[in-house]
Amino acid sequence: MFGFDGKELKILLIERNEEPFKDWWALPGNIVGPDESLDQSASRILYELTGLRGIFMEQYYAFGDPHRHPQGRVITLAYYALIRLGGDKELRPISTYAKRANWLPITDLPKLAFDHQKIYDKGLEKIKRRIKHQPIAFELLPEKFTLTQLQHVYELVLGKKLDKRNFRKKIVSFGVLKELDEKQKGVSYRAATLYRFDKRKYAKLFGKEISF
Amino acid sequence: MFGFDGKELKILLIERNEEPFKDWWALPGNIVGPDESLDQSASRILYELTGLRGIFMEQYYAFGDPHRHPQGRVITLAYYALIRLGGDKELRPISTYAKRANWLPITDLPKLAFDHQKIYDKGLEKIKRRIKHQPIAFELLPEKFTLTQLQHVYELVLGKKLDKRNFRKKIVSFGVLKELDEKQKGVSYRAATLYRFDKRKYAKLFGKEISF
DNA sequence: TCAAAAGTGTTGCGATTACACCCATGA
DNA sequence: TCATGGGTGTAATCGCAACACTTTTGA
Repeated sequence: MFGFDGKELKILLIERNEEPFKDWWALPGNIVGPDESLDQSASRILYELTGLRGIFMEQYYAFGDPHRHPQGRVITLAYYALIRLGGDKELRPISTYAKRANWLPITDLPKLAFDHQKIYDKGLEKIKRRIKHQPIAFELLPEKFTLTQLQHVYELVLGKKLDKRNFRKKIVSFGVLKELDEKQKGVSYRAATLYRFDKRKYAKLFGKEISF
Repeated sequence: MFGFDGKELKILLIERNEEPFKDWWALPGNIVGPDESLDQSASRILYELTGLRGIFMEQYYAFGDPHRHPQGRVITLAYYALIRLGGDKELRPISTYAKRANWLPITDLPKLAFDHQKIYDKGLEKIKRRIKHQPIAFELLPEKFTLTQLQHVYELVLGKKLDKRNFRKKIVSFGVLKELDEKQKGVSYRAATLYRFDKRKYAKLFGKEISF
């Protein structure tokens, strides 16, 4: 679960309460129910941990080394999720099977239990590729956002600085943003125009390649 | 399993011998062994069906709808494989659990059992994306090949015609092909120069984006 | 000599990059 | 009035697409 709070990209980690890897940080996960699809299962597990529904998720890889769990065979079907943090609704876990859960910035992650570092790496890699061709950045932003915020998301995910003017020209040229009549509020500098992602216009582009 | 025989792109299908979907064509598959990694399992299953080892394979998606198999829960971890067909070594199945297995051209596929059409579609889609950025086309060709053969592979996978001059310019400009001193033999027209994929040069490009 | 595919360059256009200054706002 | 980020245009370069004819070979 990747979250963006307006400043940093973070992931949700849980501190394990049991052996093996007791007291280590780990990626959240759980067991697929007997009557769930994999997508449903991922949504349920996310919901139990955050209280959130309707979150964007995508399956990206299955990890199945026979020795990845010391106590027996576990195959993990990995999903990433993209979440707007720090908005109106705060996260309220429905259940936790761990000591605690914490959003930690990806720039400063602890050692992870099992092969979770590998799972995380592959997930981030997937998002990097996806964000260049699919409008997933908006999943990390509030419904109304400024172009600078959007650029910030791209920079954090891709791990590099982008040119402001070129970014704006390009992203606007895709024609999937709707400029609002509204301005940013509560900032002590010139207020930026707010934009909204226009799903209709995006749907019309279907089949065409967007490339960043 | 995608195969290329110099003319067509084909996939290996098996004709089922058991209910459900008796007599239907299905994608080959089998059960992950208790002590295998997923990659090992995929390689083994391919080997049992074709007698081939060292084939390029990549995992691409997990299918887990609870009702996809009428008799109980089955989660399929899908891999695609890329195979050069009709070369020196003929395929000799080590075992078959089906009536028969056949390479059928993807332009004319029968109805497939279970949700295998979906699995196939997603696999082809993955290959289409991959071939634009990774040198996987060479897995479908003999070690020495002509540029026209290479172009042919791209056209079949992408499902569209490409311009000969532009294709050659671009593919040569990547600098991952080694031009050999050898020419095609046994053709009744001007013999084409043979090329080889140069893994070393490709390794040096690492990190750089190739884009088709 | 015919058929079949090999091989080869140029031009126009659109996209991408690099780059710097003034503007609006609240503190 | 100062600090902070908002907002804007142009020129040079690069990459991509479109396009047709000559060459080689074996039958």
